[in-house]
Amino acid sequence: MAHRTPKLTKAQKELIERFGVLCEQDGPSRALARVMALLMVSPVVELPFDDIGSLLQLSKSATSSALNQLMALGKVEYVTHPGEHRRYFRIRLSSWRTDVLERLQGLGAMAEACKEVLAQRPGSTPEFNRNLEELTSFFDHMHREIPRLIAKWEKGR
Amino acid sequence: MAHRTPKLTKAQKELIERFGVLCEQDGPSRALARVMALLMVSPVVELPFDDIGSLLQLSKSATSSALNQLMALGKVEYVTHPGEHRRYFRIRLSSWRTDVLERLQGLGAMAEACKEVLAQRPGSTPEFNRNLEELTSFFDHMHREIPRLIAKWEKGR
DNA sequence: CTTTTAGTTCTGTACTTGCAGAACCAATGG
DNA sequence: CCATTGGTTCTGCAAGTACAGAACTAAAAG
Repeated sequence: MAHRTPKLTKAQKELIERFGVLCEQDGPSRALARVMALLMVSPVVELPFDDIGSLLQLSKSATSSALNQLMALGKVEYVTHPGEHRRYFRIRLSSWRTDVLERLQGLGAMAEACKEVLAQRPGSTPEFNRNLEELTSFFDHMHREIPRLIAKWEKGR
Repeated sequence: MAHRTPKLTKAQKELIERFGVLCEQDGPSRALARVMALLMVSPVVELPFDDIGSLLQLSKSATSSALNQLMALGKVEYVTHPGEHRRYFRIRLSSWRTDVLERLQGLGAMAEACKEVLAQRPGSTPEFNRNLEELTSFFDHMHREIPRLIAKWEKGR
């Protein structure tokens, strides 16, 4: 099963860049984001180290650390093929779902912190306290309801 | 109406630091996050420039740029008092809600981008395409349903 | 007009990050 | 055994940020 480096069209390259920028918005740096984008767009879904580096014009060190960081984040995994030494990297689409979930876990932490702040606030600022209570209840509500939303989606398929 | 710089207890100072770290998680830098935290925790809800700087031990330049950035982000606003020159800064709790909303607007963008990727994928990777469709539908679902969730919360109060 | 108040802006520095390039290393092939 | 493949790790530099400190400014007070 010989591997051939995929050729990317102009449109695909451009899509990779745009998707990369989008990913970059929520955290990972340029190189990481572009690696993810490549693994989304490439017609071949499993790419070896060299192809990733050369298609994105990254040095070996950049490629290596990008892939390792992405694996540490659970964004990317690799597979091997019988009789072949090297690894083939591919994106873990499933991680997006758990990511969103974790992100919303953060809302819970925010709610807790707000409660703590509320607990020690003086009564001398009733309007502020009311607003803060409202906000806290908002965080709480979202944090409680979103798992249901996900469950609903899972049932719908 | 003379202003007195509020005294903060040890517990409050510590709470400010912890809340600051929490805020820091989702974007703004140390100084910004601590200013927000201070404006949450301080028993006096409106603080002038100097108090913010001195309570947090920030230089004037750091205080100035922090406040300006926070105002640009809509996180903080100021009010003035009749016969007083200086501004009193306070946190805009309401911005949190719109923030969460915007964040989830991002899910919509992600869904769109995924659709674009899907549209140009070859049929030769059916499993990947299926997973990507599933993910896209997840983003779409969340993006559609979350406004309802908010509406539901608003009705419940 | 001079001084004070309430900030802003500018300059410089220390720290952090993102990568390239080269050296390095471990496993396989000849 | 030596060479090649498939990476990793180590410098090192370029760029970006986060501030402190000092100089500056506009408005009000004296």
